[in-house]
Amino acid sequence: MDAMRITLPRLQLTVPMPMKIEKVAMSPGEDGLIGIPFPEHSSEILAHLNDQRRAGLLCDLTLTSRGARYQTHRSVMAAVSLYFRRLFGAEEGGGEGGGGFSVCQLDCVAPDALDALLEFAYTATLTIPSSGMRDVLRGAQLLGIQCVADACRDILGEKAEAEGETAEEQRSQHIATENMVQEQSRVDKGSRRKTDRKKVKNMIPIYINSSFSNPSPASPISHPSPASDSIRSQPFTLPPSPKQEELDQKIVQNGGSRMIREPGRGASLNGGLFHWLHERPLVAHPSPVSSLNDKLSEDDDVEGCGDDAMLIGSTSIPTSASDRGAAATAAGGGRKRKSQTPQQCPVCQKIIHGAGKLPRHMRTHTGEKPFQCSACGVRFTRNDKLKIHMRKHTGERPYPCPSCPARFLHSYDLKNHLSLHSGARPFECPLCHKAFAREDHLQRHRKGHSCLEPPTRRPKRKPDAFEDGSMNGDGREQSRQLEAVSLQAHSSAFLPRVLLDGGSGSGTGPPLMFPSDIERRSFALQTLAQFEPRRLASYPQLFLRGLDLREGREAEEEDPGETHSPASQRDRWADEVEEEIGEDEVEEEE
DNA sequence: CTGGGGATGGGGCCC
DNA sequence: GGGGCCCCATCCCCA
Repeated sequence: MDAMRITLPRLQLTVPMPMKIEKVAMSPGEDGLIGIPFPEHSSEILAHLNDQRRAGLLCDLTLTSRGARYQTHRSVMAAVSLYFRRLFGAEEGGGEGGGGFSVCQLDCVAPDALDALLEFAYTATLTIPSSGMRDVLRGAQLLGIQCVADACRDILGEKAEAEGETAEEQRSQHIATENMVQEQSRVDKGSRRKTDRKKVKNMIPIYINSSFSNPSPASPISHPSPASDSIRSQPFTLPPSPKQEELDQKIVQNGGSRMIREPGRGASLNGGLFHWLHERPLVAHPSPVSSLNDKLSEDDDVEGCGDDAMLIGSTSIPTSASDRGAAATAAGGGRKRKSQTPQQCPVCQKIIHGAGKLPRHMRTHTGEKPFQCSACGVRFTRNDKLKIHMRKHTGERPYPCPSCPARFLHSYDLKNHLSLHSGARPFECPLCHKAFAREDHLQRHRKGHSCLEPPTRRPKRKPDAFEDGSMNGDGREQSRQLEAVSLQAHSSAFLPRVLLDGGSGSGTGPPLMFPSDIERRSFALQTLAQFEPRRLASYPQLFLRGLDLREGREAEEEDPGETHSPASQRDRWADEVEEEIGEDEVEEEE
C-alpha cells in the first residue's frame, strides 16, 4: 500500500494548477507576497534537457571516449562536474564563464562509465553494470562528480580507503586537475577543430573533494501542471540551432556518426546491472492521469490504474475491491458491509465505496478545499476534518482518558494513549522482538534500518532442533529458530531477496540495490515502461526484476484476506522469515 | 531511532 | 443517492 511513498509524497494539488493559484492568492490572511512552489519544475527542466540531448538539440558540447561520442550541454555538465566547471570557467569567480569548447576528449573515462555519468547528469539516475563500477568511480573522480564517486566507493567498500588519502595526495591531485583543465583550455582556445583530434592522454586520476550536490534535489513527483504537460506533449520540431548545425558538421567531418548512446545498451548489458537511483527518478514524466494514479497508488497500488500499462490491474478493480471488502467482513472485522453501489472515479478508475463518497474522493484530484476554518483560514477537503480542526480553536477535546486528566482531539489519539497506560505493546518485531505500542511505529521500524542488531533476548537455535522433534514447532519456538537465521536474514526478511543477492559482487548476478531505492526503482521502471519502452527494452533483466519486485510487494500488501491484527501480522511475518530460512537452507545444501 | 501528535484519505453506518 | 459522522490505517513531522 505504501510502496510508492518514497517517490510519491502527498500531492499538493492546490498549488500548481492555475485555477488554484487564484485560490491561494485569495486566501484570507495572506497579504503581500506569496510563494507558489512548483516542485516539479526542476525535474521537468532536467527532463527537457535530457530530451534535447537525445534529440541532439541545442547541444553545445561533444564528449568523446575511445571513439564513442556523446552530445551534451555545457551548462549541464558544468552544473554536475567540477571538472567541467573549471574547464569552462563557470566556477564561482571563474574566468570568462563559458569557454568555447565544442568537443572534449575523455579517453581516460571508459565509454560505458561516461555514458552512465551522462545519464546520471540528466536523470539523477545512475545505471551501470555492476562490473563497471570501478570505471564509473574512476570517471566520477576524474570529472569531480563527488556524489557518484562517494556512492561507488560505498558500494565497493572503499570508503575508508578513499578517505585515507592524505591531504598531500589530494592536493597533488587537485593540482593535476588544474593542470589538466588549463592544458585543455589552452589547446582548445588555439584551435577548436584541433580539439576534435586532440587526445588528452596525460589525464591523471584525481580526487576532487568537491561539494557537488545533485542538481536535481529530491522533489516530490507530483502531477504536472496542464501547461507543462502541453509543452511536453509537443514534439520537438525546432530546427537545429546554428551552433548545433556546426557541431553536427564537425562530427561528420570527424568521421563519426552522431552517437547518442543509450545506457545499458550493447555490451554493457552483459553483467548484472547496477541500477542506482540518486534522489528521485527522472526517467520520464508521467501524464497527469498517471500521476494521479501514482498518487493514488500510495494507498492502493492496484486500484489506481488509469494507463494502458496497468489495464490489467484496472480491470480487476471491482473484483479486488469487493473481494477485499467481503474478506474484511468475513474476517470478523465487526462492521457489516452495507449493500451499496461502488462508484468508479473517472480520473483514477478507483472504486469508491459508499454512497456520496465519490465527490469527496474527487476533491483529492482537484485539490479543492471548500471547507475553510473561520478562525485561521486553513482549508480542508472535508467537512469532518474541518470539524475536528475546529476543536483546536474551541479547546474541545472530546476524548478524555479515563485513567488520567489527559484529553484528546481524536479517538485514535486516545486509543494510542491508552496503550501507554496499559503498557501494552502488541506490535512486536518478529526478528528483534522489539515491541511497539503502535502499528505504524512497528512498520517504520521494519522499513528502516534500525532492525539490524543481532537478536539478544533469545538463544540461537540448535542446528537440528527442529528436525529432532524436540521442538513442537509452535509459533514461539518457530520464532526462536527464526532468530538464528542470522543478521542477513534479519535485515533481508522484508526485502526482495534478489536485491540482496545482488551484493554478491558477481558480475552476472542480479542487480545490487539500496533498500531505500526499491520503490524508487519500481516507479522508475513503470514510468520507463510507459513512456520509453524502447529504453526499457534495453533492460530486460531489470524490467522483469522490477516488476517481480513490485508484484511481490503488492501481493504482500494487497492480500484481500489480510487483516491488520497484530497476531495475523506476526503470522505473516513469520511466514516471510520462514521462507527466508527455507531458501537459506536450500542454498546451504547446494 | 523512538514516542507522540497531527493530518489525510477511505470505508461503514446512519439520516 | 447525498451527506454527516465516525473509525481506521497510514503517513509526516517534531522533540
